[in-house]
This record gives sequence, structure tokens and C-alpha cells, in this order.
Amino acid sequence: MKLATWNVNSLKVRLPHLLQWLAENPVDVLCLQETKLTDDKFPVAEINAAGYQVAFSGQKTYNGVAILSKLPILDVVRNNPRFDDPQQRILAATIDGVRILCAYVPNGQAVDSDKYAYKLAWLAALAEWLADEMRSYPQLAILGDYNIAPDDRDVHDPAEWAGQLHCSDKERAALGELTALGLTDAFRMFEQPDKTFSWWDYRQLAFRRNRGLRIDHILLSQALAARCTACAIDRNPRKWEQPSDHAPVIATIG
DNA sequence: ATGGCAATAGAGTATTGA
Repeated sequence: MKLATWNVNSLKVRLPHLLQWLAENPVDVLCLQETKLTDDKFPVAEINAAGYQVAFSGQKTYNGVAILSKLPILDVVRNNPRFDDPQQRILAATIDGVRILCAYVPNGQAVDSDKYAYKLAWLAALAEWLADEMRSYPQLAILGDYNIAPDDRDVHDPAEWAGQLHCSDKERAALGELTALGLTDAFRMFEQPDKTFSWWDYRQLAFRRNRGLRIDHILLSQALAARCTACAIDRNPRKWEQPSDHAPVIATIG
């Protein structure tokens, strides 16, 4: 079973990339973030034609999440029941006995801004809800764009980024509250090449210079981590014409 | 220090992202 996550930065623009990527990487489950589509505009037919069922929760202009799956998608929950949030950032579902959470963590805009406070509150509420979900579903994976680089290995220039948004102590501590629940960063379970990232700025040739961050993650419960045999970031679609600024992350579950 | 790039809304340019 292969689980993947990808921030597509507008599914309207990126649908061709999504379909091409799925044709080349027929994962079992794919979580999408930043679909930026209201539900009435979601491309259900195209995704069904590619062999996937899909659940989605979107809004106009911003945010929006979706879960694609080859197997039935059960017990769908939109948003965190413990956090009243008009922004569509979370979708949960059970697929093949595994609880899948698709998460688009708030960006935070700038350290100590109102949006930064929202990001931290959002993450704290997520941790509370996750504790419940993990009790109900021992086999659990939470995949998505966390907008946090867990440590300096995940940053192209740690000195330049020290204390900055995505790398601040409070953000890393908030992510730590999730892993403290017993979740493991699938990527770090395995040997990885240095300077492997999942996001590169569109500006200043950042991708070509590999000036990136690893901010897209797959966290696995203990029971699921025990079944995980590989995790990798596919930087290939970042090279395609008019790409998303994020690359997909894939975990293989035995 | 600032903007740089992309997407959206909507018809100028502002907002957001990371």
C-alpha cells in the first residue's frame, strides 16, 4: 500500500500534472492540499476516470483538501471537531482499515503575526483531536503540508532561516506535540540523501539551486510505522512546466 | 532593505503563500 501527499497549489491549474503523476505513480492513497476549488467545481469525473474515488472539502480561492483512493473511502470527517474553523484544511477518512488524515497546516505568514498565532492554535487543537483519533484508530497516518521544517537538515541554509517562519522554536515545538503522541516522521525512518526538500520558492531559481525546505510530511502511528518499508520525495514534477512549488511525498506500507 | 514568482479575484492592483 502506497500513501502519498502533494500540495498542488490549485487543482484547477494542476489537474494535468495530477493525472500524469498518478499514471506514473499509481499510489493507493493520495492526499491533496491547496485545491483552491469550491466543491461544485471539483474535477470528480476526471479523477474517477483515472481509477480513483475521491473525497474533498474546498472553498473559494484558498485552502481546500482532498483524498484520492483506489479503495473505498469510509467515515469521512471534514475539519477538526475540536476547532471551529471556516478554513477548509482537514479531511479524515478510513481506507482499507487505515485512518488517513489529510492536513493543510496554516502558513503563519510571519512570526508573531495573528496568522502565526492561528497556526499554533490550530496545531494545538489538532494534537488534541489526534489523541482521540489514535485511540480509535491504531493504524493512522496524517499526511500533508505542515509548513514546518522539523530540523536544520530540512533547510537549505539553516543560518539564513534560523528563527524564521517554518523554522521557529514554537512551530517546531508544536510539531513535536504531534510526534509526542507516538507519531513518526516516515521520511526519517530511512537513510536519505542530504538536502532533500519538498518545497522550493518560485523565485530566484530556487529549485535549480536546490534552495528548499522539507515541510511536507507523512506521520505514522506506531502500528503503521512498523509496516513502513520506504519513504521518498519525488522531485520530478517540480521540473515540469508550470509546476506546483511543492513535490509529492510517498510512503510504502507493507 | 526590498522584491523577486505564482494563483486568485476581477479588471487596478491587492492578498496570500512559504
